[in-house]
Amino acid sequence: MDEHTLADLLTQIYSLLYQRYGPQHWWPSDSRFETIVGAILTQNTAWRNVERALANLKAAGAMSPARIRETAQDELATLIRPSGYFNTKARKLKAFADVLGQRHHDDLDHLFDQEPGALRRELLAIYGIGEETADDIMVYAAHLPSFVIDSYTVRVLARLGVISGKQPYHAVQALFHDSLPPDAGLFNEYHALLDRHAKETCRKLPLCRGCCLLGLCPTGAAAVGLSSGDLNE
DNA sequence: CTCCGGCTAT
DNA sequence: ATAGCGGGAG
Repeated sequence: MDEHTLADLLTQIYSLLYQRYGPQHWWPSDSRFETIVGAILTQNTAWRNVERALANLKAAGAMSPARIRETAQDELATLIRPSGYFNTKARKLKAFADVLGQRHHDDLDHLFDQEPGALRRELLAIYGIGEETADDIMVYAAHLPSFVIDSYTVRVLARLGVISGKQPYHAVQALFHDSLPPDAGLFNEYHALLDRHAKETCRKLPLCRGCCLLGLCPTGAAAVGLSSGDLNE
């Protein structure tokens, strides 16, 4: 079964990843607000460390926009310390809580109830929210079909020869948007699967042996072909 | 030692 | 284009 279109290829990749790893259950949280907090705290940070910070916020009763506004920034920083960049991230959480309060009366439905393009632009204008975090919020909190591109996505697609690895964020995102149905559930699962695959198999030093995408991957084929020159195991 | 579910300021 | 932010785990 060889692929003729990018859409076929991306669909095939999704299918193989899903068969290999199954549903990833993203984004783990008790509320949409917590998802947004997590999206900010996980910037360039291992999720494990974010979980501690989230637990601290909940234990302190600070997992709400009002409480985040009321809590002094340095106290907030102390609570989220395990997630790293705590001073910067405390400021980011306050920036989001301020916007949500002043413009949307702390109502996420109100924030999300606008054209997706307008929502994304509003998010991007908030201190601490860049393209990836904005799309995390779009997909995992607002349940809108905006594909999340991260370094893992780029690494996997680059190894597969789909992209060069030097395109801007929006260009990579366009590949998915132009090839897949605009389904938030699909985008949710696809991104999570790429993440899982990059962490577990398509790592910085790839473990090509046993990779479910080996048949589609020039990098992997070369690695295995070089019999013992191997890209690991 | 590196790496993590990035973004801002220079 | 690059420095700075930062704790935690392998």
